[in-house]
Amino acid sequence: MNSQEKTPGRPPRSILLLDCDAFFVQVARQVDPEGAGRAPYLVVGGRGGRGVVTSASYEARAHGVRSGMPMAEALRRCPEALAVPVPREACTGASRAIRETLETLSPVVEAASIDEFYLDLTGTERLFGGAPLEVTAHRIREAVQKATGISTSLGGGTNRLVAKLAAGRAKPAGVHVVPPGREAEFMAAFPLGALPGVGPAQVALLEARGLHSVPELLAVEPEWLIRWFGARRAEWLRNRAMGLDSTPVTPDEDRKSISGERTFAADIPPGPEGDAELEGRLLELVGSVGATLRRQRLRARTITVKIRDADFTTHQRSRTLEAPVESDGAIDRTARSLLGDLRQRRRPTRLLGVGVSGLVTEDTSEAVQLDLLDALEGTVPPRPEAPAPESSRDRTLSRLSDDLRARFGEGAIRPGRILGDP
DNA sequence: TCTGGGGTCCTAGGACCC
DNA sequence: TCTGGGGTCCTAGGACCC
Repeated sequence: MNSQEKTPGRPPRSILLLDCDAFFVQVARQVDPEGAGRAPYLVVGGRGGRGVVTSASYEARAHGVRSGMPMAEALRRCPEALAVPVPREACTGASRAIRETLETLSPVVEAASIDEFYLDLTGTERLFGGAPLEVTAHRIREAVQKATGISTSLGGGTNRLVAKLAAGRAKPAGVHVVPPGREAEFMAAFPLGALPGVGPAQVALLEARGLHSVPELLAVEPEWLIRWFGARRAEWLRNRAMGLDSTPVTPDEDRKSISGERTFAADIPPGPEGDAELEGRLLELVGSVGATLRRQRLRARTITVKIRDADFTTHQRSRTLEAPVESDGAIDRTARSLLGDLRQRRRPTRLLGVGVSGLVTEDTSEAVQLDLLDALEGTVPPRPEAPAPESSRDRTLSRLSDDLRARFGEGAIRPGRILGDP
């Protein structure tokens, strides 16, 4: 598992994590310098009744505002704060610009999220004039600041885990590098809940055993950990606590799923009117997911519908089709059938979501289409309850509406079922 | 303090096949 | 059939991250 660090002869890796300081806040200020740019107390997130904070300025954080907090609570804690929505497109653009800058400086760049990037600089010392990792990190920080105007913090170490925790130590606008061999010492200061991958549920289990900090965990006999948490989890926990992590930094992999979801301003009650309303919302979500799917030249085999009840319990139903699909029509038919299944429970609905997974590229999916033809010809009988497969009319309709939207804007076509569709 | 929206990964059970 | 075991796919739920 952790052979990387232990293998003799292999030099320690040089890993950096670049993390943007209050990313959404910085971008909101760039987008609106006169308004958001002048508000020290700034909160970015969903406004309206049920929104939460996506990011808060450091000044607002000093008043106890945290991301994930309901917006109403944030404004109670910091009444003088200005609340603005997330500038989605500007954030995507800023993220892309940061990545492009990093790619000129590091051979391997992995985007861990919209505002976090891992760099593996192992073996590149000569490129940076033999400078220590810490000096290189400062140079990268300045380069990103200059190219994009975004302030970042960098953590460094011999692996991703240590780099990540070090970046937290570096914030804001700083650099913190843990030298090789000092990982265990560095880790000793952290509570277990600070370890990436240890969330509230794990913390509760650990605290039930009296374990709160890294040294406390390491003092426990490994056999006990195995008995309590199972072999896999126990080994994972001990490695984390010791600051060991052999996960490589890899350039970005393909997307595995695409989804969209919506929390309603008011819960949608059970009954025919609510069902009709939900089907309308479903079609909107299908439209946006479908458009993303086609823009990326992908098709999907599995459709998932998710519902959150008024009491916040969440249920999902999914179905995997014989052949991958790309059209709103085919996705919507399956999604509607799944939604009908979920609505059997007859509870008020707070949230509705649609996702597609089992993604394949258009060309890979042609082979599967041939299988479908076999199925239709009777070699393999299709499941009787399966919705009609995607027709060429479905595809043409979706590509046509993509075209119209591209030319005349998002409002050019309203989601609605076409006459004659089931 | 009533809790967004976009993802990834893991687990566990059942179906199905050899 | 008093019936084993492993591999793979699918589904539902949950933990976690930003």
